[in-house]
Amino acid sequence: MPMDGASIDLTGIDPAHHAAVSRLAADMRAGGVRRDEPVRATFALLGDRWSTLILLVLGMGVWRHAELRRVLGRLGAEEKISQRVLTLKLRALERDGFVARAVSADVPPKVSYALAPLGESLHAEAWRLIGWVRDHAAAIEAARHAFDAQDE
Amino acid sequence: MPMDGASIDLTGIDPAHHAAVSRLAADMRAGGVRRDEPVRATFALLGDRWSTLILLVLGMGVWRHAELRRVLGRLGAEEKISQRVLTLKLRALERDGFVARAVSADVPPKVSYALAPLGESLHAEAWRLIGWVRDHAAAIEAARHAFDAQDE
DNA sequence: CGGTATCCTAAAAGATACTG
DNA sequence: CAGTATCTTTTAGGATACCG
Repeated sequence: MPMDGASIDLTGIDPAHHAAVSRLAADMRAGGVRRDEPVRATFALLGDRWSTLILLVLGMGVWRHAELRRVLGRLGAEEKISQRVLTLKLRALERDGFVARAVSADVPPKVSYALAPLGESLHAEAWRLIGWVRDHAAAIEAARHAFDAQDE
Repeated sequence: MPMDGASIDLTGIDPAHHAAVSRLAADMRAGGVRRDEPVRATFALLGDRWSTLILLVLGMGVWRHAELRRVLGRLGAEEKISQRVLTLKLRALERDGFVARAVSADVPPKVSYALAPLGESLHAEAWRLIGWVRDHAAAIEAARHAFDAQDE
């Protein structure tokens, strides 16, 4: 499988995007790339085990803390999120303007969470990613088996 | 800021998407949600510090291992990725069909990495996410300041 | 130069118990 | 029920050294 710069498959990448990418690539190779804030920010935002998942579920309506915790536990991975961590993540998401938190006047007070407008917007992106994986799950599975079968 | 089910801002969410989300939400609340494979798979795939970033850079061409490491170090966060981890992540991405690895016949052999077709496709999604964050960085920043300023 | 083996640390997350 | 305070565990990732 010979590889050279000219042989890259750019299927599905639109030209404007490709141009932007190429420019950045050139900068990178030249060593002149400044720490690109959006890139770093993106991964600081979503680089943990739960944040995107929380955003995803909150995108489905208004949730009480406990209810949200139960659902995340079922969705997430094998594990459940701990009460502490859920509170932590919600705080962080609220701080960044993604999540809205409302406390009722009841005794004991009821606390509800939903997406703030900024969160709604990001939610669409997250959902797209889920869609992509759903659509390509079979291909990924196949690649995995092929890789495991023979030693390259 | 009162919140009830009817008041959610669904700006920018298309109706079909919204319907799908609502159905899933209903399942969730009913407790009947099976562990939704695509969702979990997505986060297993991209839920770490480097994979998406690696995908992003690989989308810009063909890279040697060392060169890739340098660039990632500049882009990533403050830190550089260790040689071990880069190899680990590249292996995993190769296994899933995202990355192609080529070894030349030279002595010593040169190893090059690029995106496989499946990776090209995912790359577009990753890039979109970067774009989203770039476009909303100011809003996030503002929310953060507002949150920090007064104690809610 | 790319890869691997070892060891080690730091950060994230879990468990538990307690408060209003 | 939501939140917080401790304490402990896990583990992903870093440092280092060595091999082909």
